[in-house]
Amino acid sequence: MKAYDHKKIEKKWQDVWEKTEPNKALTSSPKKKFYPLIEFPYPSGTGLHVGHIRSNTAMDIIARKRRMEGFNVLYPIGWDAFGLPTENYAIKTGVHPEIVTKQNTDNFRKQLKSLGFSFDWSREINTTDPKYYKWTQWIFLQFFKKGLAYKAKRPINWCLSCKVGLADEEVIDGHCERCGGPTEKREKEQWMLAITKYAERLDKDLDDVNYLEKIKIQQRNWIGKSEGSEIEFKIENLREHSEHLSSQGEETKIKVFTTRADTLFGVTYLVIAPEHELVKNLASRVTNADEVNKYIQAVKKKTEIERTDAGKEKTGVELQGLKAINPANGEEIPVFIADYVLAHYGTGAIMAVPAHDERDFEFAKKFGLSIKRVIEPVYIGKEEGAPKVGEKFVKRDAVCVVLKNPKDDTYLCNVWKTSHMQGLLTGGIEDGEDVVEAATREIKEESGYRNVRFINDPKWTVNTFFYHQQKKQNRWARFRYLYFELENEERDAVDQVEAEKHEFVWKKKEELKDFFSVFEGRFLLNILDNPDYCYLDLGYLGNSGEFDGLSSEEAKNKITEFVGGTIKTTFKLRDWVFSRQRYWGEPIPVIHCPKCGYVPVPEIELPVELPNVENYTPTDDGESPLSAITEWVNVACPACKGPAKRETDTMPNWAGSSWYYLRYADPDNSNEFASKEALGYFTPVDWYNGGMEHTTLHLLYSRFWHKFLYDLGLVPTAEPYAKRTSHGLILADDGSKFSKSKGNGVTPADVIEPFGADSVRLYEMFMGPFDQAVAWDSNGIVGVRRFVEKVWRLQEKAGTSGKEENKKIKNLLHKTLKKVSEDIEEMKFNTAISSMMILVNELDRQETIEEGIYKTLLMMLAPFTPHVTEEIWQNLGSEKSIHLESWPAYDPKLITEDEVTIAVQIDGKVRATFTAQAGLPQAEIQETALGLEVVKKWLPEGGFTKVFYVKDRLINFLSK
RNA sequence: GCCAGAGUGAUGAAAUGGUAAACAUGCGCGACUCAAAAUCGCGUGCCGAAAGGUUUGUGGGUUCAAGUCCCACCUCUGGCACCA
Repeated sequence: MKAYDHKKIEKKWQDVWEKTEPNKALTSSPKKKFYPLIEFPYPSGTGLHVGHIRSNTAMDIIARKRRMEGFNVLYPIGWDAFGLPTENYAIKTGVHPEIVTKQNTDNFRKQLKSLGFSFDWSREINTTDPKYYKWTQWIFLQFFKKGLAYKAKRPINWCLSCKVGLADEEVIDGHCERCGGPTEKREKEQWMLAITKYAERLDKDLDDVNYLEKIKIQQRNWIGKSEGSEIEFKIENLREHSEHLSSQGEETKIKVFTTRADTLFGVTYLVIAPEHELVKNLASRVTNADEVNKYIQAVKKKTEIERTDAGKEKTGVELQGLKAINPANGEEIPVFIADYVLAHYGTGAIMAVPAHDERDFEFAKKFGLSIKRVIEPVYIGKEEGAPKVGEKFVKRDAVCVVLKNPKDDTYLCNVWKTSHMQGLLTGGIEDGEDVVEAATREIKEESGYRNVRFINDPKWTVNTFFYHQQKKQNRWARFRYLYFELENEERDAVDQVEAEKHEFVWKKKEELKDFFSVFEGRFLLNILDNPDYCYLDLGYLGNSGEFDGLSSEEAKNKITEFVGGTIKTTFKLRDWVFSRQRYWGEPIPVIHCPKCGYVPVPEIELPVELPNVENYTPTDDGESPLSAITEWVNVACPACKGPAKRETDTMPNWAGSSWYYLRYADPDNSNEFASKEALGYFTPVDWYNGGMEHTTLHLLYSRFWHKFLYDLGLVPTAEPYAKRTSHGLILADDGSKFSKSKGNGVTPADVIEPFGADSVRLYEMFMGPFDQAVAWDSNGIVGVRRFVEKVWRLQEKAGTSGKEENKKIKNLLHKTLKKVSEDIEEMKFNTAISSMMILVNELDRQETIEEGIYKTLLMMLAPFTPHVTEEIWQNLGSEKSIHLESWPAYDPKLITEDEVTIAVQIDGKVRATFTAQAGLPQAEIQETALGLEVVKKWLPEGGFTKVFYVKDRLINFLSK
């Protein structure tokens, strides 16, 4: 037998596959389709990353398994090739980005092919190909025609040293991604896409897709749906002031958004964002206009870093001469502008409730504004519902009693449980006392028990329970929960309570379930009087007129109705800034005519191709380099034929990737982005794997585009991806992220060369759980390489005919088959591989191996290591490719064990094990177990009180 | 601060509530060899000569039985962050 020569074998089969194109998906096929997708790579100059290999291999294994299962699989590949690094390279070297892109994609293609991925190369796409971006532009025009693409003045990030407009993603902590210099916000007209119009559906439709839960959660957080109320406040001039300005006595209204309409009676001032339009109107009516304008200017000057600094103090200015009227109670309250209120969220103005909102609280403390408490943690208006002194109640499975402290009229709860008792320390610790002493004293005083004694065991003494940490502002009181034991006669009493406890738990659990929260609320009342305390949770209303006693939830609706407000849903999601003042992107196909406004380029003229420029650097005024090409910019208006100018902004690199999965269905279509038939057959994507870093941008953007196309009747499904999973990052061997500057990366070629693509693929699947980050460890690859060699060497033992059936091996084979089949579906590749290793180790110990068994092993291994399995397959004399074989099914009859190991436990400790025939009844197992010497030793006289038997697994005897 | 996830040998890691550490790396010993590599075999959580004890971030709880379930705390990673 020849030695395993991975270079020769891999080259050989890659050449064969290049010619035979075995992975071409058929556009029409009677077979069921399967569409797995990876995020198409950005062809960077540094080449393929080991991270690409990890996610590509995972989906490759799934794609290959599906083919063997009889599916018509579309596993496509392409290039997301617009983007900054290529453009920056062009700026530096003057080489056209198109040429750079060509070089990079050639390099990537070669590297991907060297790993044996089963991509359908005939459908390769490239976002920078005019034939492709024609349709990106076309889709943009559909947005434009529906009014979902619009121009608006928006602040953009401006790098002071590069003199370049940057996207949000290109700014890291207020600094330019390229040069590291500081950035600031500048106002600029930008193209926007109205993704917020789809916010509701983007949120709701997550219910219908099979995404990993954490992906759904992140998307939901990003969309930030929140339900609340909009309420109007009248703004009036102060009396003495309005006499002065009699003509300006008109009434203005400020609309605020709040999720806590229940706190309306606690509003003690209003705040408007400094950028709010209303501020300009009001400015003429205030008596301190100078001060106000100064503040507004100061806010504008702040950089992004200063404004978002977490720990910074609140600032603001009162609009003097004005008062707002609280619609709930008619009170006059002051109006402020402050930059802690965001102009773009809600209505840009808030009602401030310092007693129940931390930010308002902080602001009110600083400016000496009044703080009015209107939410109580417990309903204290009437007696029913509130716990009475001495009353018992149940929290989870413990019994509590409300006690009264005569000293300060506070409440105390004791919890009885088994033989010890837990209590809340309410009175604090006196000088010189330790916690235990203080608790002992308190429990004695409060409970009336005389013989309270703490168990003198570090395990039992002080335990934190109700331990609201002292926060920065020293806002929370601190409690400790203690365990202690009672002396004899009192323990009897406790035991009685214990008995009652079970009764409570089982009989009254339902009716008593809220009781503890009520108690907890009572307790909190004590610290509410603390001037440094701010209560944020829901509760019951007080100080709120006719609404007193209502729960927060009820009150939200009732109060909103009472003041004529409306229930409203808001989202954190903002419209998508869609222009870049850059060269290397899709030109936005719009013409600006002085007469007709923005006119779309007629569809027949698409694509609007990128013209050649001399210099790729953005201009000094932040315009795209395209703006310098006058012959390209100046065109006739498509509508009036008058002189007009092309839009010189380009699209962000998210544009081409928002719909690429649709193009794969029909990549060469020049009449439409993809035919209805092709889309109807292939979409939606069945399984999309990608990085978590794209959850809130790419994934959300492409769902938005897809829904828009769906509304136009152009795609058959409401969601683009039926299933989404994510892979973990590959970290450098020191656990840090790979980075070019550190030079701690691993170049794929460096490991493929010595170990082979099959081993590299296998290693990346074996190195750890697929969804977790793992550090690269070049030593680890040695193990899988040895495994591959072992599989190779088994050829020698295989094929011996006339061997008697080895039942044990068959059993192991089918168990492995089951495990591998199931693990692949759950992306548990590491355990799938380990189970194959176990099988191979066992086979290696055999003198000879049945060929059928060896072949089955090769088939289940084929998706992982396509080259070596194909080579062995051929060596065994098969004409047909192993990848065209059917995925082997396991036989459920063959995976049952006939012999099992029974563990014998005594009091839960394993004392012995023995093998027995599977499926024996308890009596027989018990007899065998009791006959063991070791068991006799641990169970003298064979005495045991109870026995537990888990079939075919263990038997547990309880002594005593 | 909020949301999510994770803490297990020297290392990457396994483990439907049922014998913790499978599989792999590393290390030690042995076989083969003039020798080395490769390969194969044995061993390898900790304490202990052994019997045995002990071990899954910490402290409790539930259970015949907890890495796994419940409560509290600590630490780390990722995301969001003045979102009213």
